[in-house]
Amino acid sequence: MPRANDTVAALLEELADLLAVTGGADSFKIRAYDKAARAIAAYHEDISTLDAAGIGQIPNVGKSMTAKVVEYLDTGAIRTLEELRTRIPPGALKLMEIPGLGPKKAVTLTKELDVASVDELAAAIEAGRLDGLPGFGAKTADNILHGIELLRRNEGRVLIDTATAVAEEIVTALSRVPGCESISIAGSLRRFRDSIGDVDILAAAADSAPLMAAFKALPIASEVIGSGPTKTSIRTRRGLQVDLRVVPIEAWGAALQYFTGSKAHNIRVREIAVHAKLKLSEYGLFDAETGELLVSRTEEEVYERLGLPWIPPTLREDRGEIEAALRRELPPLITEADLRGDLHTHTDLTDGVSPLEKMVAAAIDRGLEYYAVTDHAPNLVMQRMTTEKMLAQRDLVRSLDTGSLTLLHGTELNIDPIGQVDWDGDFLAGFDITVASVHSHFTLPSQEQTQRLIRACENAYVNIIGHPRARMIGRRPPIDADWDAVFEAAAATGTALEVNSFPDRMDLSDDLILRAKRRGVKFAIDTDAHSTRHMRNIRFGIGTAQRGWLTVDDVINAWPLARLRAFVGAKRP
DNA sequence: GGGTTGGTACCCTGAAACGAACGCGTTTC
Repeated sequence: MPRANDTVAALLEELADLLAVTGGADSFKIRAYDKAARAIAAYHEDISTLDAAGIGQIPNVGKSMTAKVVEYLDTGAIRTLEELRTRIPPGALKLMEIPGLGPKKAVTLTKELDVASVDELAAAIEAGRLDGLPGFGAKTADNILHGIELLRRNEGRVLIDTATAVAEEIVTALSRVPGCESISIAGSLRRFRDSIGDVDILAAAADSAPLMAAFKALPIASEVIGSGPTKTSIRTRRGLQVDLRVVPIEAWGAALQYFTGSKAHNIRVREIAVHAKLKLSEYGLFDAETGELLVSRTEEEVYERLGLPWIPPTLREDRGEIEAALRRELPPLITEADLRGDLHTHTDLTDGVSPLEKMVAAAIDRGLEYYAVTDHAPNLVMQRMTTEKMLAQRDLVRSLDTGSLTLLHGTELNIDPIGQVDWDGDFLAGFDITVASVHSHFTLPSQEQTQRLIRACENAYVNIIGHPRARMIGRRPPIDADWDAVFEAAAATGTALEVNSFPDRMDLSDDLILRAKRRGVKFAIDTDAHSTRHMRNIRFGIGTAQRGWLTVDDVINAWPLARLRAFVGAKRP
């Protein structure tokens, strides 16, 4: 089951959205709901284990919020929310999911055009029904259609953390079913793709019936799409399809290999089998002539019989891994255990929700050797950072006794449209390390975007370019730039590029990591954590880095601190 | 609505980009 924290946070967010739509609340009240939702989602304790006093301890959760949380825990619903839902035009919230469409326009559209879904709105615009509607010109119509296209491109796909949570819940539940001999996540989720269309789960049992029955009876299953002895598909309440396949344990390896994919990788592996007069299927590796089963028990056996070492799932995309495997030159991929530090994190001094001490304690729990605090710099005005606050934080960072963990004081700078950052060199020299990121001007022409990133790389005090593509999966496309030119500048100047682990960023993406690595770029795999809860996201960054073939030598925060300091020092005058 | 400060009053991202409309509302970071 999802944590009650996540459920309640979603309800409070919905409340905030509904308040925005009705216009029945001032902006501060709306923001109060948003802030409370974020704080509850990020809170380290499970709220269902807390009493009212405990819930009231959560930052930004006061009397009114506590009452609503308690009401939900007691009754499973929040009356205020239920009432609001009945007063809002149906579909208005759905329309707000379109990037570029806020509460005001969404309400106007539902009322004036009588549309209740994204599809109906698209049809209405195509039919010219927007013409003459005050506040909606030709350009707005275009923008809405473009937003709808963005939304549809990601339709049916979910972020990797959502898919992971669903998959792990199901694996845990089914592994307890009597007769379940083995169970694993397969498919694109096992390969750590950055968005997931459906979840594939493979189990082994002599009799599949109990597993299939348990799967269909899961609380998370809102619809059974199809069901048979080898495969059952369900849909979750949120519309995510989950497929369960059950095979005999003897076929486990062949089946896991087959259902992990990718399709392109499997085609290449099968070609190798055919050339060797073998036949590979989800049931095993067979002699093509006699039909005799050769191996099928483990993935390692299957690959080995084909003359290949076991290939990590994150590499299985037919991007050269077969050739590398044949040459026995698969890269020693970086793992979470290799990371010695995190170089991009926030605290509640800016938009984080956990205080410095809590973040540091969580870093120690992760077993890190060093940890950079990189709160936002002043030019991102909404964060209300000042030079004085930054210096005060530095004093605090320097004064904390953290045992074996070395704290680094850093900042996340803002790259302005021409590539400048918040402070001059004299002040920047006081930081141990800096990240610089694009937070605005996402639609500049490619040439300007390229120049701005190159200029940021050329800054002697910029060590890491944070989330370089600045995309938000499903909400904002990546910025347009000549990436090869950026990679050359990063490599030449000794500037690392970030692999941001946040599930909606996953930035750089695997394809660009591969390209950048070929040009000699170094990387930093960071959480960008705004809460202690976000530390776990590092696994998604690691998965992405593996998909980009990264090894310890490529990743500056997998290096000993002395080597990292030398990397920073080499760039400075 | 939450939080701080002072004991009830006050503050809380602010600004840029964009487009529709010509001074302004909406959306986004």
